[in-house]
Amino acid sequence: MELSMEWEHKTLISELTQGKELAKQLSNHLNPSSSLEAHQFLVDKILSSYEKALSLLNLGALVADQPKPTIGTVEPLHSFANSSPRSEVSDQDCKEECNKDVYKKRKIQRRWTEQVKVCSGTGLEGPLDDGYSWRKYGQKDILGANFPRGYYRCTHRHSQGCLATKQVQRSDEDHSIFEVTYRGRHTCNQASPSPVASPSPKNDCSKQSKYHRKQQRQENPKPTEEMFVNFGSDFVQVKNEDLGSKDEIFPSFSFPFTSFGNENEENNIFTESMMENNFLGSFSPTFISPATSESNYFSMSPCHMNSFGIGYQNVQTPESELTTEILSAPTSVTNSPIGDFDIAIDNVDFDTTFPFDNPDFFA
DNA sequence: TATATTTGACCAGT
DNA sequence: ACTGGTCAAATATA
Repeated sequence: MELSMEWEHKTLISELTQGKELAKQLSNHLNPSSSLEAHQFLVDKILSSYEKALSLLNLGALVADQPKPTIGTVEPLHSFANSSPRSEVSDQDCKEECNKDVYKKRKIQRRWTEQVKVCSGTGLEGPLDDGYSWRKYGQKDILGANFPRGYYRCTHRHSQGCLATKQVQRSDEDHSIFEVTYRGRHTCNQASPSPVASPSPKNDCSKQSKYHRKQQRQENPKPTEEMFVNFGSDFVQVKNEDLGSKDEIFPSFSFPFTSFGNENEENNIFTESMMENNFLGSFSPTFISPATSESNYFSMSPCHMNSFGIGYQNVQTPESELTTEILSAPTSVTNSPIGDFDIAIDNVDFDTTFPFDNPDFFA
């Protein structure tokens, strides 16, 4: 799909450009007055950028295995110009081919899980809202599970060919926990995530909110995940379940829900532009503090965070699941689809005491 | 009328 | 044969 390819291209350029800019910054910091931490951080950032750029270049084979959407076409990094045009395939063949791709997708698509705890009594009930616009396309009773599993795909699957899907499974042990498994990245051009606390009328997810209200009006809603929407005081656990690669360990992590309640980005430590520069890519999970009841440390468009999806399959967690502790999060706000974070965090470590609030550093 | 959900059927993997 | 994931027709809702 053009969007995917365009994104890869842009990301590649972005990484290389960032590497160049960081090298410049490092050059400017090469004086005795500059801290060693700043030097090391810049070096790490530069290395990270180039590693990711190289990862993208090496992605060809993986991308080629990406599922072809039922609607639209997928154009991997390398050309398939020599292959037979799809128009020569009969409808039946096409359907079979597409179905094969669908099942093939299950094995190769990167996948990660969030364990979302929903505290009852918050008065906030309804469907899970992670900022994206999802459309339910199926529900299955899972063997050994007391609750059915809901299958969701991006609302823009057809309009924009976005292949992101998620599964929502209510935990048997703790009914207040929902295991949300995300697959694929969003290639759609959704607006900023719908802040549950303060929804934006321009948001693409407004339709979703409409249906949330519908659910909330039900007198006896089914005891499924649909009953819950806002995580008044919740936490989320992220497990990287990517099965695609065995190269490098990719740490999973947990952190509390933070919110988009305050849409004034000036009040946020991280601005969207910083995110666009993959600033988060250098964060150690330990930097993420649970004590964020006021500050919105992570206020960004999921479309940006998400931009590091499939492109980094080669740096994903191996099959073994990495589980992190669940952090309590007495935040007063809700969250972004942080499942995308796992791909943004690489193995670059740095001193968490680094002065991020130094405005000069990000100049 | 458009768009979402529901749900039985279908398919591939094991 | 069983199971999980997806499709698509039927249905619901604004």
